[in-house]
Order: sequence, then C-alpha cells, then structure tokens
Amino acid sequence: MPRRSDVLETAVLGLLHESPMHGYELRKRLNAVLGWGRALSYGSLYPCLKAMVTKGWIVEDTSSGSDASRSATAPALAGRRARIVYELTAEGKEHFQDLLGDAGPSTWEDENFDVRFAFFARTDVEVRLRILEGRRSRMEDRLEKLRSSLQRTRERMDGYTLELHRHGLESVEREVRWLNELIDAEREHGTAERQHGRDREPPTDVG
Amino acid sequence: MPRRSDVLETAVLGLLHESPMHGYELRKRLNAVLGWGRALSYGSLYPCLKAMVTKGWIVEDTSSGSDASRSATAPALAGRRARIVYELTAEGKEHFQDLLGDAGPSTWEDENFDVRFAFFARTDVEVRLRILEGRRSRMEDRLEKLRSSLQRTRERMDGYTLELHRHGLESVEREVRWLNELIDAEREHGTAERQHGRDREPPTDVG
DNA sequence: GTTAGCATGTAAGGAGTTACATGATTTT
DNA sequence: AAAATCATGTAACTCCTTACATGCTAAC
Repeated sequence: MPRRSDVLETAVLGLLHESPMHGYELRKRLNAVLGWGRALSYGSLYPCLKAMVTKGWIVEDTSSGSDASRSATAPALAGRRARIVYELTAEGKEHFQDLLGDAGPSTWEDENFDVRFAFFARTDVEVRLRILEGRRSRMEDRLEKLRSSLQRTRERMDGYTLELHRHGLESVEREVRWLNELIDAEREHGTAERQHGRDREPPTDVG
Repeated sequence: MPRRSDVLETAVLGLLHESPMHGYELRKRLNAVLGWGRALSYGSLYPCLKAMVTKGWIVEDTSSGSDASRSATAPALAGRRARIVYELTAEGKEHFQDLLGDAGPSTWEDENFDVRFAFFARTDVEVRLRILEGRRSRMEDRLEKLRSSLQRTRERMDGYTLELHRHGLESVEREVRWLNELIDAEREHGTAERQHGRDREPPTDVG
C-alpha cells in the first residue's frame, strides 16, 4: 500500500533543496509556499524531521555559528539559541527525484497536487503534463457528479443549499479552466524547450 | 474549550430534522448535501450516531416494517435487513436550535462554514448576516496575507509557485465577491420579510 | 452464480493539532 | 519590565480513514 501523505516530507525535501534550514525557518517557508489554511504546527514538523533523519534523507548540523547556516538566509545571527540546521543528503536528493518522477493517481488528489505543482520547476515536462491531465480528469469527474446531483435534487433543496452547490460547482469549473490553460501552455512551448530553469515562465497570459 | 468539530453532529441533526433516516441513507444524504471531497466513512458515522443516542439527541427505532421509516424516503422496502432508523428527540431539536443560534468565530472557519450555510434556511436572518460577515472578514484577512506574501517573495519564486499563489489568491477573491453578493441579498429583502420558507430564493441574479 | 448494492458495525492506526515545557533575545 | 519573536521539543488527544467482519437482496 502506498503511503498517501508524503506531503510534508516532499515539501521539506524540496525546500531544503534550495538551501539548508532549521526547523523554525522551515515552518515559515512551508506555510508560505504551500498556503495552507492553518499554519503547520511544530508538533507535526519536528517529529517529521527526526523521522527523516532516521531515514537518512537529511542530516542535522549543530554548529551554531558556522558559515553554512548563515550564508543562506540569516544575516548576522551569531549569538542565538543553538539551532539545528538540516541539510539534504545524497539519498535525500535521490528520494526527492523519485518523488518528482511519480505521476500516479495519488499525485492528482487534493492533498498532493499542490505540493507537486509547487515543485514543477524541477519536474520533467512529461510528468508535469501527466499530473495536470490526471488532475483535470479528476476534477471533471467531480464536475459530473456535482452536476447530476444538482439536477436530481434541485426540487427538494432550499435556496441556500442550492446556492452552496452552485458555488461549489463553479469552483470546480474554474479549476478545470485553469488546468486547461496550464496544459495548453505546457504543450505549446513545452516540447521545444526542455529547460528546468527559473526564468521559465508559465502562462502569464492566463486569466 | 469549545469543541471545534460538531460538523458531523450538526449535519446529522439537520438532516434528521427533515425526516427520520437510517445510517446508510444518512451517509448518502450527508455526502450529497455537504459535497465533501471524500465520502464520509461508516467508521465515522456509526460511532457518531451511537454517541448522539447516548447524549439523548436521537433515538433508535428498530421496527423494520413500520410506517415511520417507509413514509419518508423508502417506498416498499419491507423485507430488507433490520435497519435502525434514527429519529430526533425534543432535546435533539433543542440542541440543533442552539447550534444554529451560534454565530461565533468558529462558525466562519473552513470546516464549519459550509454546514452552517447549508442550514441557513432554518437560521435567523441576524445570525445569517453575522456569519456571512465573519466569514468575509476571515477571507479578507487571508487575502491580505496572500497579497503581501506574493509581493514580498515575487522575486525569489519560480513561475509555477507564482502561478499557484496567483490562482489561490483569485479563489479567495472570488469567495469574497460571492459573500458580498450574499450579504447584499440578505440586507435587501432580509429585513422586510422574516420567512424561513423553502421558496425563499437567495441571489438568483448572482454571478 | 456472481457481482453490485444494501446495511451495520469494530479495531487499528495515520496524520495532525493543542497544550505544555523551556529558555534566549529583541523590541516596545 | 513586559511582550513579541526566536527556537526546540513532548504527551495527550481528536478526528478520521482503512481494513476487516458479517450477511442479506437485487440484478445481470
């Protein structure tokens, strides 16, 4: 059975790919990049980090004043509390690449899609396309269910319930349009260039 | 400490208000009315129902062929398996009214808002307005955070992360517009009429 | 006859939050 | 001097899903 929530681990590996970080900072970046409703709690993050150390994907660096931690993000933070800076190992990088290579059904589920999308810049074009298309057909399924449910129960529902459903339906429709635009953009200048670079600019003409 | 997820209990009470039902049917209606991503599992529902019996909000009616269960939704289901039909008690109705009277901070959170909205037809206008306005300011807070986060980190983000944030931002903007329209509609013919009826029709001119 | 749907449950476990515990440093 | 922010952790608990266990009826 495939584990269905490597979300946190994936995100941590992805962020540490940018630069080594300590837990507190990691949490902030995590909350920023994946705009979760609630902020991630330490009670989730720290145990997760420990587990990842055990698995050999990251290592702890407990040298408070070292250059490694300072260079990245923190300017002149010499005398603070002993911070534990986490760094990717070779196995960690390898594992992350494996995760990015997966384009299976779990990747287009609600919980996973956002993380995967957030690291699309480091994902192969083919994988990107398969995930986007998978996500789209997932959303289209949902669309059909919602539409038929609205059709069937329209009579028995009061105005508010109806309005709630209508709004939900429109949200999914909007998501499908968004995915269509992304897929088109991938297909257009997706095959010509094969760069993973940071000046890669997906649909600015979207919306 | 206020319990933060009476969602299921609220929904069950609300649906049983329409008519008595057994667990299996309740699950289907629950999934239909509150369009959750995943379907509610029996592992959640049945223990919840037992707990509600213990609390005295509902009672089990184990008379397989009775009129009570048949009249509501199931035509000619005489010889099926012994079904347990759940029915509201007086205390259950009272508790539901208490729940509907609450317009506190928890009601405009993501997890609770949809259930509350689904039963707006049985909720007072003042409470409806307070919930909608609370929800809106909640969404506006989120909007501001997202906007400033986008502003701050625009440079450091790659195209995909940017696109993800842009899309998330637009979703929240859309939700705010929706809430504005609902609030306007409530205010317009909300003070004049005080009916809770089923031909009450909130914004058909919405969107 | 076998698959799909009806119908009710329990046990184990996953994934996360809240609340607690601790303490330094910076800002007001 | 107090409050906020930095920084790391643990224990208990909640809520929910998955997987299992059981058995009946309708349709194909």
